[in-house]
Amino acid sequence: MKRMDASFFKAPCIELAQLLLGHYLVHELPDGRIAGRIIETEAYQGPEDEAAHSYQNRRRKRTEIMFKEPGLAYTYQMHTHTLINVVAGPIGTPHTVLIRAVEPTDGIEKMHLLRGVLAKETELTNGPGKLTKALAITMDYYGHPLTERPLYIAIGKPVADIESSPRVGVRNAGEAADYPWRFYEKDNPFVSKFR
DNA sequence: TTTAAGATGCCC
DNA sequence: GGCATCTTAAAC
Repeated sequence: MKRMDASFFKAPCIELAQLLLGHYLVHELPDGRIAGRIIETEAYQGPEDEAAHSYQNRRRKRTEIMFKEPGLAYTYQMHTHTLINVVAGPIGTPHTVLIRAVEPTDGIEKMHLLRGVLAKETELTNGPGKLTKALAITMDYYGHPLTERPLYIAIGKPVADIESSPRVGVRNAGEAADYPWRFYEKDNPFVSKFR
């Protein structure tokens, strides 16, 4: 699979969230490749977005990476799960795109093993915590450039039919809770459930 | 040193 | 609806 060029990630956050749809998240393991087509994302616009970890330019240990170059991975722990974001541009602006769901394409059997629960194929990767487990993505990838092996974005085909909605799980974010910054492919059964 | 809270998911 | 169980910051 052809890896994405670093310049791709320079797009503004909200645009990048939509541009990422249709491309692939790939993890090359010693015993094979696991990958999924990105079909759901959320944009987090740093300073002016109350729902973002980097609201008001908060510099925390975990948010430091957001201020660096676009295309790096921002991984963090949510209860028992790891979530993965793509840092968006420009440098110095703490914007990120959360990957919320992918459609499994490679190594589906391996994903079942990694998930460890009896899951229907549509439930294998339909949530941010689920897809990281299915793709064996851990906190070790904090700061990893997503243009490099073994974990990278590969070129697919842009999604034509994009829908948007408020973001999931940010109801306490005041006005920002209603911003329609969640993007997903229309009618795709692998999209996560809204809560 | 202790506590609280969270961009979640599984099980009861 | 409870709870698991990790990271971080802020309280004590």
